[in-house]
Amino acid sequence: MQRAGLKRTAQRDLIVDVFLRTEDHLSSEDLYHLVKAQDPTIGQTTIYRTLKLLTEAGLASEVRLGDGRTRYEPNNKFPHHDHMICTGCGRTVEFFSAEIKRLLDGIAAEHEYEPKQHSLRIFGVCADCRRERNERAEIESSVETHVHLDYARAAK
Amino acid sequence: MQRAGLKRTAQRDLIVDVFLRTEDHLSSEDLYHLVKAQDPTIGQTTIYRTLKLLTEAGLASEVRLGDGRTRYEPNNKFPHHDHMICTGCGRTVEFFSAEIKRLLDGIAAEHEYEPKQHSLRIFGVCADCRRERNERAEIESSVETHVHLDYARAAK
DNA sequence: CTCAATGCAAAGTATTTGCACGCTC
DNA sequence: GAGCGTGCAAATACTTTGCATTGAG
Repeated sequence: MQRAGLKRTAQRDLIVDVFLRTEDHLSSEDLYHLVKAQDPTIGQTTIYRTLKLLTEAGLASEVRLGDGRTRYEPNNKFPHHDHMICTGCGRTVEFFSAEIKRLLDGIAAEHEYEPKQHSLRIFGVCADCRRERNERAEIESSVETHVHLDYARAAK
Repeated sequence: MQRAGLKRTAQRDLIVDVFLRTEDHLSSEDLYHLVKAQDPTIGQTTIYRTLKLLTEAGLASEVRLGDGRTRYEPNNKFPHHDHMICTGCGRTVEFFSAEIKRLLDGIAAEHEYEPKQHSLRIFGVCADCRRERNERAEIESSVETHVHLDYARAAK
């Protein structure tokens, strides 16, 4: 599986095993905690190094969702997809559009670039967060109204 | 120009002036050096803070080109565009596709997201770097050939 | 037995924050 | 004059690196 001059160790087995099972976009730290639950002696560094190796080997992909950290997803599930990220709750939707891919390849060809990879993220507000936002706006505006009523004269 | 409770200072004037003139994607540090050339007393922190303000005010956009740092571009030139980045030399091509935008909006609508922004980057190898890479490959293969010829027997 | 892998601590990098002072408004 | 803006140093957050030890091949 990862034979390319690489050694197989108990740590790597465990990390890869845990990692490939996940559906989420794990940060190195997330994975560290998950793995540590099964082997408390594991070190952060090993996780970082293993994720890097997996990425280089094409088994994992780096994903940046907007918080500072690098997240990873296993490549064994879907071949490629992009992400739509809710800026309210962080929820992500994965999507793939062959049509977009085609357009991107066209753009690359136009400028004589050999496309290797792309990163496409849509940032927006999901339905739930929109609803929540509207509710909050209602509450706030009613509060403001009260304030105006109570202190309008005092303010002047 | 930046009246929204913000004060106008000599530092901000200078930073904004230098920044809006540039065509490049400047990192905070890049801009720091450029500004420092004209006012050696300026501090890094002020650059960070001003770029953040400009971004919040919609006058600048953050761009991540793949090296660790956050880069910025003025918004006064082109309304919106995406980037294609050469992984060899870092050269970038800016492009915009209304068709892609349309597709993205469709995807967002499909999942009931209200799209706010997107980030689209194509990573690839530009024509120059491809040429250079090929030339290097030729040299290396000829070197290898020599080695084989000279040491083939010794190696066995 | 050799050299890659590990874990710890320390170092790096990029950015942010606390704070005293100075300058706009 | 009040409070935002500035510059410095220190703090933070994430990731990488140096090094001695362990373990796989």
